[in-house]
Amino acid sequence: MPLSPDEPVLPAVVRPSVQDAIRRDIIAGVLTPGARVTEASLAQRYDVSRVPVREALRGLASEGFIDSRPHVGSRVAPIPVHDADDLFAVREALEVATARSAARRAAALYSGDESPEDWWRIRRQIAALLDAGDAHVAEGDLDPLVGINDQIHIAIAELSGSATLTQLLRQLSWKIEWLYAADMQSRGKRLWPDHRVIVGAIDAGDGERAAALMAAHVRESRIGYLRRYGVTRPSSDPEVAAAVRRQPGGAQDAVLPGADTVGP
Amino acid sequence: MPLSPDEPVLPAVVRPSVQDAIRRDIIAGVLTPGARVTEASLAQRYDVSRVPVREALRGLASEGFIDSRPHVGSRVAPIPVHDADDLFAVREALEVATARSAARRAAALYSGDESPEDWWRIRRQIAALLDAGDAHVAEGDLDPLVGINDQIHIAIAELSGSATLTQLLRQLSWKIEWLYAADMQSRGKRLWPDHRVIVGAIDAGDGERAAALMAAHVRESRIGYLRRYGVTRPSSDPEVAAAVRRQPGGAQDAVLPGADTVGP
DNA sequence: GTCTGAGTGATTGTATGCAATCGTCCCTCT
DNA sequence: AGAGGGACGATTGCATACAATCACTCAGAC
Repeated sequence: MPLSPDEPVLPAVVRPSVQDAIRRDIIAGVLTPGARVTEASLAQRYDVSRVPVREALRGLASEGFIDSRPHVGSRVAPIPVHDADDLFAVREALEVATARSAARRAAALYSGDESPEDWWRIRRQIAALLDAGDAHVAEGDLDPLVGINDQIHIAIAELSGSATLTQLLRQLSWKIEWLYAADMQSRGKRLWPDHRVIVGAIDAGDGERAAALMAAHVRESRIGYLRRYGVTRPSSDPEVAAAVRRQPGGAQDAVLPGADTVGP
Repeated sequence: MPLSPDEPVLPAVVRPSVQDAIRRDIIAGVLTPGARVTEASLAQRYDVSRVPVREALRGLASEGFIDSRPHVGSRVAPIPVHDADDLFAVREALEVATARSAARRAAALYSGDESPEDWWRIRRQIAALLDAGDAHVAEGDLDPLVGINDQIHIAIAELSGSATLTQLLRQLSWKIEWLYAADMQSRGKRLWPDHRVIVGAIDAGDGERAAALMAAHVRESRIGYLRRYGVTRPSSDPEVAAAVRRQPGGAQDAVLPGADTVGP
């Protein structure tokens, strides 16, 4: 987190940290769908008692990251790949609403009707995020843009002054982030074995085959990138453009295989 | 709850009941926005320890019904009256998605591709809800229709097979129910003093004034009803129809005054 | 008179302990 | 050999206990 210089300092409480940490691990794929998560193991892992872990798990269950059955235990929920399109549609409705409300509030602010104390803080935060994004673009370092992008959208929601919409959008963003990460992982998993095959073709001295394999490999990676981060205009290669158009959602149906225990 | 005859019986756990009970009290207006809710008082009220109450409060906070500050306490959140339109817009996007997915799943079912075990259970549930609604309509007892309506929409979401969308829709429905209830309450509050004035006019023997007051009173109630439950076609009275059209949202900006403690 | 400061009561955050429940293994019976 | 049943281990659900923090009050100084 590159900013928040003057956030109101809240007392140190463990539960939100635990909840965030578990959510991060789920989104990052450290905890894979279907993995059993026991309160005791998580408590040991984060060096706290079971109580904050319990509450964190409850929260994550209500966010949809954890499936929990009474007296049985909790597992990481399956990735909602089927809902990808729907989640995007709902997010669109949400973002339209927050943007409109934020603009209306800005207009009311300029006309002097109201001046909430949070407004300028969030506004400064957005400015900082924009600057940070520009800096990364200038350096050609595009990876952080995804996160910054999400943060800006959340900040706009906060600017709208609607806690309800902000809350919903935040939950939705986490889910979509999860989808992206899972897509990236499974894509990487699918692309990885190619390397050995390509090297094998090189070893065998089959130049044409190695070239064809490498071409397919790079092309799939390119299509995946375009699908993931969007395109301002269709790819110059008509075949790639068609492939990108073919599955706009980007997430396939595969669910990552889940280990049954939490690794130490 | 008039149905769910063959639901899978889950072991008795206190926390969900507590959470539902508190949410019900908030929506029903027993706990008004701004009211302080301490864990101890709620624990005493529902005769459980603080732990399930804590977890219920956490859940309600993530649902947006409770505002909680560390080491300070929890209060009932303000009613999101400003977000009414936005919430309806988001719900529309959600319901469109669930209906489409449910229909697609039905098509896949009929073509024999898959036959999930839950499908028929939920389908029977919807049938029962429709029958119950018809029965109430036949008896002219329209009050329960609001709840049945919500249940049908949730059931359709469950039919879509998407836990994510169902969860979001459920949260949104609770919020909208809250808005309706608050609107009804404040409307009732506004209409109530009329009675005394009308009776006063009657006592004074001012027939014309009593008639005019009663006409205004009944008319406002009628407009409120039409605004709340919608109209299939514009009201026959053009003036009423215009008034109904005037504020389609229905919820005004007033926030119910909150008592500072939970009554015994 | 107003402001600063410590003290106190109340409330939450976390830890630990115990009972209830579930899944599973193994034994027994058919 | 397969099915049914009982006991055990593991895990969660809840209650209680203690520590940490905050809001508020009241005394005292400027």
